[in-house]
Amino acid sequence: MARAYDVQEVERKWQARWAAEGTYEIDADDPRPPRYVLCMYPYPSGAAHQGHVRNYTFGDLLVRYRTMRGDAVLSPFGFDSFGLPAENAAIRTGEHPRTFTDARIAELKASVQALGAVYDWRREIRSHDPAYIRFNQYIFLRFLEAGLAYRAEAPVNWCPGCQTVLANEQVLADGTCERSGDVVVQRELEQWFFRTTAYADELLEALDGLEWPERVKTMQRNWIGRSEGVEFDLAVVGHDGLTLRVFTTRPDTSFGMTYAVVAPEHPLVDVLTTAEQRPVVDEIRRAAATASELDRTSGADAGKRGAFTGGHVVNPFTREQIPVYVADYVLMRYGTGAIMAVPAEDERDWDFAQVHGLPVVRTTEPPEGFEGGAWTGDGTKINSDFLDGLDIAAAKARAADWLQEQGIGARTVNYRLRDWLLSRQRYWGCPIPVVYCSGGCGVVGVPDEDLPVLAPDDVEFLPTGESPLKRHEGFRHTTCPRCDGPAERETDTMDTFVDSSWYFLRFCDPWAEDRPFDPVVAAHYMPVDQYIGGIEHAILHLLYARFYTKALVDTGIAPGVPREPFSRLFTQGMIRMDGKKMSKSKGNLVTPQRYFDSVGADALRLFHLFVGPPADDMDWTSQTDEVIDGCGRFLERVWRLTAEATSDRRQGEPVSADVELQRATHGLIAKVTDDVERWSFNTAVAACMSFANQLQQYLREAPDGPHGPSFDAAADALLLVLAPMAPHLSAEAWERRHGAGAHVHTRPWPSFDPALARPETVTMVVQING
RNA sequence: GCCCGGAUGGUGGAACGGCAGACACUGAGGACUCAAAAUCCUCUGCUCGAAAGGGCGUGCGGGUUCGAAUCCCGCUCCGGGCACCA
Repeated sequence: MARAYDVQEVERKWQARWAAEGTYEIDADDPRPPRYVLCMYPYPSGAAHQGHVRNYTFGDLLVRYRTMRGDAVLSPFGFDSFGLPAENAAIRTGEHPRTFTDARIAELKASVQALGAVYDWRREIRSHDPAYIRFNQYIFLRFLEAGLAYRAEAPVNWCPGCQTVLANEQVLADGTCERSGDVVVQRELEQWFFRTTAYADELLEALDGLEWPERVKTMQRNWIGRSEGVEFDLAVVGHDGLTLRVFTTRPDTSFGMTYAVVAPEHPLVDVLTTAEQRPVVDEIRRAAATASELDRTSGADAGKRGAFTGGHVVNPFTREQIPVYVADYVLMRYGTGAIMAVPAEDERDWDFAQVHGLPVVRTTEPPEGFEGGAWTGDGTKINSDFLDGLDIAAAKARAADWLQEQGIGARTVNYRLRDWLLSRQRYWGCPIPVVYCSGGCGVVGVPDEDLPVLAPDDVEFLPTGESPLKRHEGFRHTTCPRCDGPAERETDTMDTFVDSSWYFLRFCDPWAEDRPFDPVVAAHYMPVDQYIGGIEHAILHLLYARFYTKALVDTGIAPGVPREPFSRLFTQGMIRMDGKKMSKSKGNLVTPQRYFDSVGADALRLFHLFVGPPADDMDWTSQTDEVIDGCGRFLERVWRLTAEATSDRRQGEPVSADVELQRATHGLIAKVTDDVERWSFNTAVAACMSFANQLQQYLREAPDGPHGPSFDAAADALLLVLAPMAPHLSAEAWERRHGAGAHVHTRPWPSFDPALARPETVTMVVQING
């Protein structure tokens, strides 16, 4: 293809100039208003893929646009550089995770720079830098002191493939590991937790004030899963003073409680079980103990496996004795591990009652003609003594009051959200900075002045599943900071989601040496005005980062910093190929480099902007290359158009064709400004193409040649609005028009006259009879 | 099962309740050229028609409205999230 200009040469030139001039480096004393635009920092898996390109194209557009609008835009970049792939590579090849990771970072950084995305590289962060590790550990210790980090024995998700514990969030719905696909099993282990549940209410309520996609907010609400209800005691028949505590959100249905169910692990199972029922009950318990959560919750007979314990409790409302069952469908970890069963108003209870022949008493009048099983909708209370005639809401309140008056129950709130399990039995992560004193001091935090605790390099990477740290005697054996006696180091490392929970704060002040960041500086930039990333982080990362920011404020590390880190969130769509997500692991990557080498970065960027709405998923198809070529052709056309007619330009008063061009110019600025503000980048590009068509027609058809002032205004406006989208070409063409040293990216964003931006004539459509 | 989101030409997509299909890609024809590439110009929803012109069209069925791709009700299909959470 014959080239109008040397794309690669131009792109190299401007990338070098932006870096050399520090065009996008800003400091806290910058007089311009601060603005923080951030793309989620990437895991360095090697050269950039199209997902990165898409992400950074959007982010870079906003950085350059806001800069032209006169803001001091904080635009940092870093690498989420701890994680499993580097360690697995070490086990496979023997290469140390650090050298492996540094090489991947170099590749990714080079391709991000080749894209022409601009960052303040002075602020670069790598999670595995000792300076970052140090403050990661510093924060952990403050959380430990504040009771937000604690150690507990807990049933944990153990992935046999990864040989490590997984967070609840890392286990997929089908019970498999999100990374390896192995079936996750349950184990009891001593682990470190962050007390995320302490912030459950704030994490839920503060969502309302965030400009986030509604579906992300919904996902977080569901994940937190707040439900209001009551807990109350059921007297165990035959055991004076012994009670079984249940949780329900429907105390209004209590008169319909015809049996109770306890989880197989419930501590009262032994007491409740009679000799004659023991064999069946033991069988249920054995099955539950060995099966994974997956097995317990799926399969043909799933859900309705259970057995009568032989024991009874008293329904305090009816004063009747009801049987107690043990069943899989009640979970020990939620509520009290025991439920009151109301088959008439709960579908699971209904199903179970059908299988086990248990009685049904309706307490809510179903609508006329209702023929289903459980009725869970609204209606008038019946068969419920003092609740009769009330609606559900009133009956709930009345029943809760009654339980409180009787002294056997209280209103409570339950959450689906659990504390964040952060221990990982891996090497390539941030060491948890505590020691276990053999002398009796117990768990002791490493003193601040001894931070960072760094993992030693001389370890062996073996596929044993154990962390190499556990077998490194020099690392493991240490002295207790408190009594100087012998002690053992914690060998677990932190979940990498810890690293990504505060990096955006470190970016504000990455030079701080005595603390994670200066809170005054952080408060200057925070919150992030626009956060951009993939929808796959809708729950995990975004919830953890929100928790962390609040906890940092409350532990005195970040006083004055806003409690919500990301005021606006944009989640871009996924890139699919052949119906699958495009990813390295699926082996269907189309690397950006081949486009940098052919049509250039600007054309690829323009393609990603043009192809469709940024939030939508996009399919990479056989046609895609043609569209990318089309974007390249458009940019060459802009290059030729803006160079047009340097001599014998007509001066003086504009004629009607010139005025029409002027109107189109103002219309272009108005349209692109509006489109960029509302993230409608595809129509912004379309408007530029449309305008180029019109400009070309003007050059062809204008009487006596183009009118100098009108043409100049049009060409300049086109380059200015294209500058955030195709930064290299715009800069080069601008310099050609305005002389060496001229720089489009330091120009102010063009303004428009609203009166001129409207077309002069409108077609009036008259419709008759519809 | 529950909760979101989506469905518009051959393709990606556009359209504050007001000319459906902007802008592209593909395709067809033409100009330039010895020829090709590049570039430029014209056409390109389906359908009837030689043309002028007509009919039909935004997943399906209803409704509101002078007017619906857009709002409401009921479906179908596709994508995503959650899933014994009491």
